[in-house]
Amino acid sequence: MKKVIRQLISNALDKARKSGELELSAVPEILVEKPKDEKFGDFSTSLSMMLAKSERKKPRDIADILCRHLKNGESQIASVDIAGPGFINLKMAPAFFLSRLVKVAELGDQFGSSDAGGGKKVLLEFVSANPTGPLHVGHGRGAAVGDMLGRLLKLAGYNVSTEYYINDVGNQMNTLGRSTWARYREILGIAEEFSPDYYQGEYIRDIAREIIDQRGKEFLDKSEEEVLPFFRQYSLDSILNGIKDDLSEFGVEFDQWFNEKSLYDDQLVDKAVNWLREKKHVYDKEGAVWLNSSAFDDEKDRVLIKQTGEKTYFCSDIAYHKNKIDRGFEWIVDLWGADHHGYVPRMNSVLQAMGYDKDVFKVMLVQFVALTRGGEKVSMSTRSGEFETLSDVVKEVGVDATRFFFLMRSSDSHLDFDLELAKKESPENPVFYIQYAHARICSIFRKATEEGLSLPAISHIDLSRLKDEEEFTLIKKILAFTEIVGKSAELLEVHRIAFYLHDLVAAFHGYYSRHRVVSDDVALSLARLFLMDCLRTTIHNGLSVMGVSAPEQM
RNA sequence: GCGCCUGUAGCUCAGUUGGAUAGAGCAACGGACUUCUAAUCCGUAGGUCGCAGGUUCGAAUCCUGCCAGGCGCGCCA
Repeated sequence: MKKVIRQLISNALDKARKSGELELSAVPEILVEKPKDEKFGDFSTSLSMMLAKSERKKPRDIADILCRHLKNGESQIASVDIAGPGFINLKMAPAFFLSRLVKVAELGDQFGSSDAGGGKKVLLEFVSANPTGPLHVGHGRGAAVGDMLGRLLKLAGYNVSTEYYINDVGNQMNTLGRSTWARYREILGIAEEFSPDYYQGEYIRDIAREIIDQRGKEFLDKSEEEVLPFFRQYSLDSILNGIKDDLSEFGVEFDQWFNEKSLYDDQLVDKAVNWLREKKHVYDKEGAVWLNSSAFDDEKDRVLIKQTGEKTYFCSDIAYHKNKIDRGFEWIVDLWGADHHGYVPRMNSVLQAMGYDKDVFKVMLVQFVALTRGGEKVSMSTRSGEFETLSDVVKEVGVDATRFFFLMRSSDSHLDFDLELAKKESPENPVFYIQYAHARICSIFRKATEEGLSLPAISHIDLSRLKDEEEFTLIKKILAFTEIVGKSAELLEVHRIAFYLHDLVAAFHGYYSRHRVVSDDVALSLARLFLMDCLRTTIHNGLSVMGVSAPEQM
């Protein structure tokens, strides 16, 4: 919508240039904004202030000239005012908004989409929780935010691919296998001390029981070396399948699952290290191999290959991110839990060492979730195994409320998640407020059908019957959706959509209580039904990008 | 000690990247159902934007220093 306004202003500039009133040797970017207060108009621009210097004219004089050309022969503009030092405030004609509203209905499910992203190839990596235990609520927030970001970026015209990185290499896999092996023996009657280094959760026992069900006691007499590969692999598969099930249940699907192991199988880790060595960013010291990350963002250099010859997690991460670039992605976005923020500078350093532009790589941190139940903190500790799993929360609260709660706050703000509140089907719970609006509109359409009214082709609807100020408030809010989506995608800020929807829906509820849509006046009813249809589409698409359902009845 | 995030109404949070009188929801109080869903609406009250300086026509927003909370500072993953 702002694009159209920019075009109008640009036309006015052309006219002013042709008439010789303005020189316009260099025209700055035309910034169009929405005034905070509606009484200033629908759009405003500070262009005349920006031009004042190069034109050597007073801002107000420039504004005068532009005003004249804006008004001249332009029926879409209702009025143009100059305010303050030289702000140009535009008020648009009703027809301007109505003609755009028609497009909302035409676009349907696609309303909100744009080419803001210009088809940029984005790799969005999120969750990537270690496959050593089930997902907890913290992962859940990352999953919800990442999944929504994926949808948002797609809608805003980015070519996005989502990926889960599986850390299936290293000591933790051995520890996992040993944990299951120990539980296996324990269940079969061999009492030994269960090491505090092992994974303590009850799910390890579940896996051990599965193995007993399927294979019986066949491993019991063998040595740990013999059985470990099996226990390691079985536990990994079992946990990973659980994670996949949990995510699927939560409405989160990935385009790719990427195994860390494949980096080693394909020699990519060695290649990446050698490549950086050739670039003089890798050196040997004290029997280890180091990256000179301190030459970039990092506070010190980091070890890639330990004295023991083992590679660090960081080392394969380098290969992984090089691989992302080699796959042709132009923007690499990682979503990490806030507890990993100390890792950001060294990863930034890696991409700089590789010689890539700073803004191809972006780490987005998702802050912690504090789970409460009726005001009381629910403890979370992976060690003790007493953590609240994502699956438990989803079972208790439902997918819609869980996702909405994860998505309604800025990601870099700590989240208080009250299970009791999320469960409530009452107005205190914001997700119901929005879903209810959708159901309410559907109910209006059911009523209309009862009265024998259904929406005809747009040519049979007289939209000029929409005259009420509240109706135009609604229309303007609907039309803002596409820009909100684009902005949220660009800034990677998912919470804007939840706030937008709440605001949109509040306007609807107010309208609903003061106006009847279906009345004896058939022409007016049809015009209002059309507006309601566009509103329903907007709410539906907004909830859809959040991965939250839009019920037709509640 | 160093680094990152946060600090805005009693509570939970927005605040369009420096703009016009700082906004929502919940909680509190008072109203509104003979009507398309009252899971709603309308109104009242609630503020030293953590504190102190600075930058300028203008600061919740930018800079500096403190204070408080969270998280992190491995040849772990």
